[in-house]
Amino acid sequence: MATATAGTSQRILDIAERLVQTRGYNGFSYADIAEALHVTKASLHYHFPAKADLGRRLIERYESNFLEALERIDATVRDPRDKLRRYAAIYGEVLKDNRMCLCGMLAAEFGTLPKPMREELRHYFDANEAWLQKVLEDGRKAKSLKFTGPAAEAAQTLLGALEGGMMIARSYADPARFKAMSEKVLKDLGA
Amino acid sequence: MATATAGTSQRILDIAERLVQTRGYNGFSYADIAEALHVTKASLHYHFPAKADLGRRLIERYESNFLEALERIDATVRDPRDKLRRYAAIYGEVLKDNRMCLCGMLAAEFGTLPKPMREELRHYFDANEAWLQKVLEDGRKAKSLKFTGPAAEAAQTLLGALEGGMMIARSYADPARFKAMSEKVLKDLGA
DNA sequence: ATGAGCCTATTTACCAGTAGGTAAGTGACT
DNA sequence: AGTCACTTACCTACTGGTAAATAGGCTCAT
Repeated sequence: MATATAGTSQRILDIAERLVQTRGYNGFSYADIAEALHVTKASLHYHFPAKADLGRRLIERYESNFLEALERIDATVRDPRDKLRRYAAIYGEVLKDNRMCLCGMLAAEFGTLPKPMREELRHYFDANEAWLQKVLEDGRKAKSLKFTGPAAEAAQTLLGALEGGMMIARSYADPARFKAMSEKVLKDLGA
Repeated sequence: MATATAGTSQRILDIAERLVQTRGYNGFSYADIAEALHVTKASLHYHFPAKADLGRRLIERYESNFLEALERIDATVRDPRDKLRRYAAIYGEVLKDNRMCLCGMLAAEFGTLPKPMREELRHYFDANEAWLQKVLEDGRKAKSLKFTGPAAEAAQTLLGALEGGMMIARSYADPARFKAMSEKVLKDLGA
């Protein structure tokens, strides 16, 4: 069957990603993926021996895609205010088909996650905060953004606000709710 | 054996509450509670026939306790800035023994929750936002708090920021992280 | 005061369904 | 001949849930 394996692995990850984002890591099973993909459970174990392996790869891929998106922002936008708007827009897009940020979802389930997933998860948040911190510092220097205290703290606060806003908006199936709050947060930063 | 049933039900709720706050609704089972309480699973079903009943009561009790705490704040504190500080302090306390806000946790799992729990959950957030909105409006009138846009929006933003900040801080097992972000958010509001 | 009947809380003993996971085999391409 | 992708056929542990039995305390007519 040639090397459709790369393709299959990706499709497994696609389905698993959607399941985690909508139902959480403890809210889906291999059987759910098998059904959606029209294969047997055993076939999934060929690609990802244990659920923890699948979970780990899920975070790795998500972070990698996310960082690419941030690089595209850096490559196409100069104004720090616009960068923040683009950043928030990514979250807004995720929410549109009623998904939660993969890593925000996993953060809630942190207490039940296998250790490799925990570490990968922290790495995702660290990378996000580092990017935000730099944008915030650049914006402050250029006097286009304003905020109190250290940029690192502002970055953590912004990330927390977006993740939390997303989570609550999802309970109301109301992306507008998230949009309003994210725009307010950006406006208060000067964007 | 008298009516120790009220006592037993409360103890079941206490243990289940801790389990949901640390592991999530899909991350614990009746067997976990039975073990912690040294009774059989069947005994739990006597008090809460289905897991959904237990979940629903859990939210009801949590909200009721929370609203009582808010009433105590209203009864003892006058300055809106102090009210917000007390409000944030509640979240900080919850986080101390590595717990997530019960309802923030359930919001993440929203997609898998039975309908009665979903409705109860939204009610909790509505009540929180209503209280915050009033405090913010009072503070703005008294010129002790300042924020842009409608108070309702500021309330939603504040709630989202605290829930999200809590969730991420838990991934680092670092309450100080939450403290820093919540103090920053309050300071930016003038508190 | 006492025993019959009732209520409450709990246990024992189940059940069907699902969880994650494995071993051995099959068929196709290289 | 070997490897890759996959299936068939299992396994054990655990899930939420139920029916029936048991034990103690309460009430009330005799």
